[in-house]
Amino acid sequence: MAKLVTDESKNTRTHQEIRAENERAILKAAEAVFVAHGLKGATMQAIADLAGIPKANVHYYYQSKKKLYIAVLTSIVEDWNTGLEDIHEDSDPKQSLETFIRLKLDSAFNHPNHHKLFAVEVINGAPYLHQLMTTKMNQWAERKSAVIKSWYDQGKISINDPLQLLILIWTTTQRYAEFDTEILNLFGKDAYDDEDKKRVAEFLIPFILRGCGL
Amino acid sequence: MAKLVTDESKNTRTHQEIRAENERAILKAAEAVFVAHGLKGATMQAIADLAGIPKANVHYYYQSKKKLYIAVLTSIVEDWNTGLEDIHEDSDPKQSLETFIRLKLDSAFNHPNHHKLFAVEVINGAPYLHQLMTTKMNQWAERKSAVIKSWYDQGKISINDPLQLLILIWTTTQRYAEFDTEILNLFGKDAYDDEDKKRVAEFLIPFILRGCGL
DNA sequence: GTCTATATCCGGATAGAC
DNA sequence: GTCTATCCGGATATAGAC
Repeated sequence: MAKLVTDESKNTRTHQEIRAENERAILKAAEAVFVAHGLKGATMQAIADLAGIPKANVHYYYQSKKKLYIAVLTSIVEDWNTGLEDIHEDSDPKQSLETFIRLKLDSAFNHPNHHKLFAVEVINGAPYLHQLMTTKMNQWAERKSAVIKSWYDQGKISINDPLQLLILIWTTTQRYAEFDTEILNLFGKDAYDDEDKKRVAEFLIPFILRGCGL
Repeated sequence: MAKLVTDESKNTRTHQEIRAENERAILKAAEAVFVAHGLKGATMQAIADLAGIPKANVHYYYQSKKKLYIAVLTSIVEDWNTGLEDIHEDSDPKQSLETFIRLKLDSAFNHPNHHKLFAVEVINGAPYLHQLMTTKMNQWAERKSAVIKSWYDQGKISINDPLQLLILIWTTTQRYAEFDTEILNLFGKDAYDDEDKKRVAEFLIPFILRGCGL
């Protein structure tokens, strides 16, 4: 009896684990294939092959290519608006901004595919993202803008257009992910090494702080 | 006799005009459809419809979708590396950079589709652009880097990583084209008006100049 | 849950009449 | 040069055996 229960729960657990594992593998593979070929250009076969799973099973887990695509987007966007979380009117702008920039750079260097997928989606007019996150992002930007604005009012910073500062920081950091091919080419490298990452941070942070009059 | 010649040349000219006109219409339509749906996602039917031309005729002028895509890319890349043309060791950095930024912003606001197409192409690893322009771009960047470096050596500017400065200027200006949907959303607008363009320039130029220590 | 075989559709490209 | 009708490959999605 006890044995039976143990077996059952073990089977169930194994089952769930297999499912979770397969879903993870598919999502990861899909991410890469979507980045490389776009939504239409990606084939379920290529995704299945890369995940090491039969094509039919990919359809079993995610019913259609569109649903799979949206699942990928969703998983990416979840940790999107992190950073700059705990800043207030009385935070130190210099410290806050530096932390934020470092966070964004880490994200760019660690998950280039996420940023690429996101960028292409936005460039194409964000047909799938729009309902998913536009309002959330607007609210986030507005809250942060308000804080930066208050810094300005206190004379802590010489930027009175916070929105554009946010855009600039997003852009300059994410670019190292989106355009990695091109930038690595200019750097004469095959991949970013620690030196490169350090070099980027050491250029970008003082530059932006100076731009802010800090 | 004179009449005949006139007629002939008139016919010929009309013919050529029709061809030129059709090619232009197709290129323009293709640009829009490729931007909205990507290379694979774009259909020849959609391009033909937008151009107001039967699908078979699109194939008549450009034999395949790939050739059409490359034609579009080529037409875009031609005026790409303009700007910052006439700068030398003894130019004024402040003046040169401001001019360059304004040029890039004009380009971004006037030809957003060009920048979007270019960006997607680069994000996807630039499969078609690479042979077309990588070396040209590297050489351009290297020449300009040398000039900026000489400004640094003369103490005119406090940037000693010229490549990253160039990347930053490219990025921050082009972004207003690539992400126009998102940015307009943040601005609460449907399209950039002259106010917006002015606002962007008046944020970006002083910011970057301050960043350069100018 | 897994996987093979297949139905079904869509889109690029062409043939051939005008 | 223009346009209709059609071919055909390739990809999504599913049916159904295991």
